[in-house]
Amino acid sequence: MINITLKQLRYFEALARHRHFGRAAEACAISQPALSMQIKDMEDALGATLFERGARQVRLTHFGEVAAERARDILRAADELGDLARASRERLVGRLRIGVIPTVAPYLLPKVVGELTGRFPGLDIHVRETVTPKLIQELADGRLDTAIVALPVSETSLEETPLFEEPFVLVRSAREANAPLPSADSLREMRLLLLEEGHCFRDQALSFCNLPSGPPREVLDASSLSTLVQMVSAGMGVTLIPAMAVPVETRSASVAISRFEGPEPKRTVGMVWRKSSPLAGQLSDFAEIVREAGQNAARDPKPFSSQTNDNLLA
Amino acid sequence: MINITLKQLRYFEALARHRHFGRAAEACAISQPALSMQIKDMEDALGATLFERGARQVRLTHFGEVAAERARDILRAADELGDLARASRERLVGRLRIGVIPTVAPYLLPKVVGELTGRFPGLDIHVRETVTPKLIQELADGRLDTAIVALPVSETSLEETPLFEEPFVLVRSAREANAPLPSADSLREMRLLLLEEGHCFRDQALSFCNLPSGPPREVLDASSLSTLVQMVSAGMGVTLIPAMAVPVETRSASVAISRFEGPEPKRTVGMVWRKSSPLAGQLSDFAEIVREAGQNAARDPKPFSSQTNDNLLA
DNA sequence: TATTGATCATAAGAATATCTTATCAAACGT
DNA sequence: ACGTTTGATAAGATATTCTTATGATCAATA
Repeated sequence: MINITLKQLRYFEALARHRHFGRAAEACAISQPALSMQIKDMEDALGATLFERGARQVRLTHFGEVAAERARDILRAADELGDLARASRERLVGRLRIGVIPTVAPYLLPKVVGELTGRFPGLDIHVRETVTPKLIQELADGRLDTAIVALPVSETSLEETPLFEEPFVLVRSAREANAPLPSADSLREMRLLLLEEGHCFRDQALSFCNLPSGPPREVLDASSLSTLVQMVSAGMGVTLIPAMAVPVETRSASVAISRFEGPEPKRTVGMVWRKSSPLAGQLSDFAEIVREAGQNAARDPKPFSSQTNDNLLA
Repeated sequence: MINITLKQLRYFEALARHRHFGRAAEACAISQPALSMQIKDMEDALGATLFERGARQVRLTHFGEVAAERARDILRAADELGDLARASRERLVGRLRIGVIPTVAPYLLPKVVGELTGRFPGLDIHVRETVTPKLIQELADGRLDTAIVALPVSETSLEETPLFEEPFVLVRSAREANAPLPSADSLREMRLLLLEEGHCFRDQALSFCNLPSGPPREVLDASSLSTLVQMVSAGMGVTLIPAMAVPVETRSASVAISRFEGPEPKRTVGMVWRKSSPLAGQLSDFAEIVREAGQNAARDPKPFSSQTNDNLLA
C-alpha cells in the first residue's frame, strides 16, 4: 500500500507552485530541510521522481505535473470534508429523521415542519408515523434521530424532554351536546369507541376510565382518530380524543366536544432521542421549537370556549 | 486549515466498514487503542462526531456516512496516484518530447517512431524539428526531454551519446555523373549549394571544404535538403547531403550521387538529454533503439553500390 | 441482583516520525 | 578564483503514534 501523507501532498503542492524549496518551505511555515525530506520521502514512497533539481531551478517532471494535479484534487477533497464537517456541526443540517405517534402527527407536524424548514434551510426532514414501541425500537436501531411520543418512555438509553400537556376531550354525537358530562367511571357503561390495540392513546383513555388495557374489548376499534370521530358522528358511541386533534377532526363532523372538569384527563407529549446521539445538543434546541409550535397549536383555535361544535359533513 | 491525515482516513474507512473498533484495528494491523485515538483525533480535527458509540455497537452518524464516502474517494485518489507512479517508473510511458535537427528528422523519424510506439504502447511522442541551438535551449528549459543532433554539443549539463556516423555524399547533376570526383579543396571553386545559416550541416559542409562558416556566401542558400537536391537537379551547382537523406531526396530527382574517398567527410549523429533528467535511465535504452533504427536506415537501401541515381522527376 | 463478558476509552511509556539548526556540496555569476 | 545561492545531509530536539495495561460502561447471564 502506498503510504504518502496529506502533509506530503501539501508540501508537494507548495513546491510545485513555488518551484523553490526555500520559498515553498516558508509558505508551509517549516524549514527548508523539512520540506526537502518530506519531498524525498514522498518520491521514495511513490517510487518516482517528482522534481528535477537543477542547480538554479527546480522543475516538475512530467509525472510530477500529473501528480500535482492529482494532489490538488486530493487536497481539495480533504478540505471539502472539513467544510462539510463545519457546516454539519454549526447548525442542524442534513437529514433529520423524526418519528411521531399517529395521534400527534397530523396535528403537530404541519406547524413544526414549516417552522423548521424556515429556520434551518439545509434541513431534510423525514417523518415516520407509527406507534410508540416501533418508534422506540427504530430510535434504538439508529433508524430515527428523534421521536415525539407520549411520556414517560422510561428507557435509560433515551433522553426525554416534555413538550406540552394535552387534555383529552369527550366527543359525543351532536344530539347529546346538552346531556350532562359523564364521569370517568360512567364512561365504562357507555359505548366507548377506541383506537385499535397498540396506540398509546388507547391505553391512556382506558386508564382514565379505570379499565384494564388488555386485548380488544370490542370489534369496533378504529385505526385513526378521524375514523373514531366519524363513528361518533354516526351515533355509534362516544370517544375521547386529544385536544390538539379537535380543530382538525371535528371540522367536518357533527359532534359535540366537552372538556372534563375536576381531575382532567391529559397526557404529556414529549421528545426523546438517544443519549449517545451526536445530535443531542441540537435536538434540545429542536425540542424548544417544537414546544413553541405545539403550545400554539394547542391554544390557537380555542375550540373549548364552546362545548359544542356542530359543523356538518361537507 | 483542517489537519486530518490519510492514515486517519484509512482507519476511519476501516471502522466505517467493520463498525467495530477491535476488528477494524486488526484489519489495519494496529492495536485497538491506536485506532480509537486516531478516530478521536480525526473527530476533533473535523469538529464533528463520526461515530455514535453504543455499548454494543458502533454506528456511523449521518455526517459520518457522508464523510465515509468522501474518505473512500480520497483514498482511491491517493492509491491512483501510487498506481500512476508505478506505471510511470516501470516503463517509458506518457509524453516524450523529442527534438530533431531538420537534416536528420525526415529520414530517421519514420523508422524510429514506428519502432517506439510498437515497443512502448503507452508512449505519446511529440516531435520538434529545428536547428541545434534552439533544441539545446529548449532542452535546457525543460521543454524537450531529449534531442537528436550532430555531436559534439559539449554542454556540461547534458549527457550525450553517439548514435551513428553519417558520411556526406556529393550530389551533382546527372550530366556530371562520370566527371572525376572533386577534392575537398576543389569544391570551393565549384558552385557549392548550401543550407541557410543556422543549420549545423551547413557548417559541417563548409568545414569539409576548409571554408569559414561565416555569414551567407550566396543568395542561393536553401531551407531544406530537398530544395538543395532540386537545385542541383536543375543544374544550379553541386551540393553535399548526409548519406541518410539519399534514398528519400534523390528518389525523384535526376542527380548523381558520389561518395568521397580517402578522408571521407562525415558527422556523428547523437542523442542528448539533461543529466538531471529523471528519464535519463530510460533515455539510454531509448538511444539504443534509435541507434539500431538509424544504422538500419543508413545501410538499408544501399544506394552507394552505384555512383549514379538518375531517376527522373515524376 | 451480582457476575461475567464484551467493548471502547484512558494512561504511561516506548518507538517512530518530523522538525530545527548547523553544515556541506554543487553550481552559478562576478 | 571567490562568494552566493540553493538544495542535500547530519544530529539532536520535539511531537506524534503506537503498544501494553487498565478502567468504565453496559448488557447478558446465573
